[in-house]
Amino acid sequence: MDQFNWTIGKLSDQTGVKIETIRYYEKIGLMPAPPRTESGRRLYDGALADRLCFIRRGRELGFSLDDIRSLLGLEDRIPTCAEVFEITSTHVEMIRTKISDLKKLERTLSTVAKGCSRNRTPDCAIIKTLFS
Amino acid sequence: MDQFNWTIGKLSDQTGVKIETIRYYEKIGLMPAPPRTESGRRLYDGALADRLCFIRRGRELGFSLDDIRSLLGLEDRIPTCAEVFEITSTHVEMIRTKISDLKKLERTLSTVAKGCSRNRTPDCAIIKTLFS
DNA sequence: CTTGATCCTGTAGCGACTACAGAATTTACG
DNA sequence: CGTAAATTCTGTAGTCGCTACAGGATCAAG
Repeated sequence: MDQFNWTIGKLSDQTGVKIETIRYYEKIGLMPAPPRTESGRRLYDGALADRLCFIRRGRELGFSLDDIRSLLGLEDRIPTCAEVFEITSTHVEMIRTKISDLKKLERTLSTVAKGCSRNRTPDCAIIKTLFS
Repeated sequence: MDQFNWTIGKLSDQTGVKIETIRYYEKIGLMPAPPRTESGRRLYDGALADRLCFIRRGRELGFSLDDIRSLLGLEDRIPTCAEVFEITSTHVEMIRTKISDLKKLERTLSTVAKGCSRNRTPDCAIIKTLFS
């Protein structure tokens, strides 16, 4: 079962990662160049599928491809557990900052929108706020 | 005071929008092409400064440049108040969705990170989660 | 044997800028 | 007045993480 007998299409179906994206990951070095058939088609095995899932999960959790590169140990060496924790907590910190920024935005925009009369004139309180 | 006597640098300082960004806004049609000096340097007046501030405020509130284009009435016609409200509330909805997505992420990542021993081995619970 | 599905490479596009290079001009200082 | 530094100009390429082609080759099913 760990033989190279999946085409890129099957790998894509299995993992939910689009074909173009898989090729893109190969191009930027996140996925290794797999063996090919005589005619040049890529062939994948279970280990490569696992790796692709890892990348997908990382992306779902909002890690950048550079983060994932580090987590995979592609930079210089395999990261220690402490280093992994560091990457993760920096990322969580970024997410928290983003959440609080967006909350501020939401509050401001909700307030601004409340002043709007929603009629058919171009005389709009929202526009006025943006201009002042 | 509404004469064209600000250079792009002064406009940039006044509004906090970088010079390159101002030129970019002109290129994509968000800012009109201003008059120039004999030697070809751009000259701005108060109205153009107001417009640039409008764009900056819109960006600060997270509107896309396309949203701002509509709000400015550059598409086909000047939007009614109701249309402005529509753009704004769609935007608020997007922000709320983003916030809830990020909160989910944060919860997941925090949980994942708790399992980490933070030591010097590469045997990491976070990595294991990403692989499973 | 043909048709349609899949695959290949390579390039260009998205959004919203940012960062140069290399030239011209303007301003400030001595 | 001369020169050096600051500012501006155009144009192009890079960022991130893909996505969407074009144009061709190959494979599988009926």
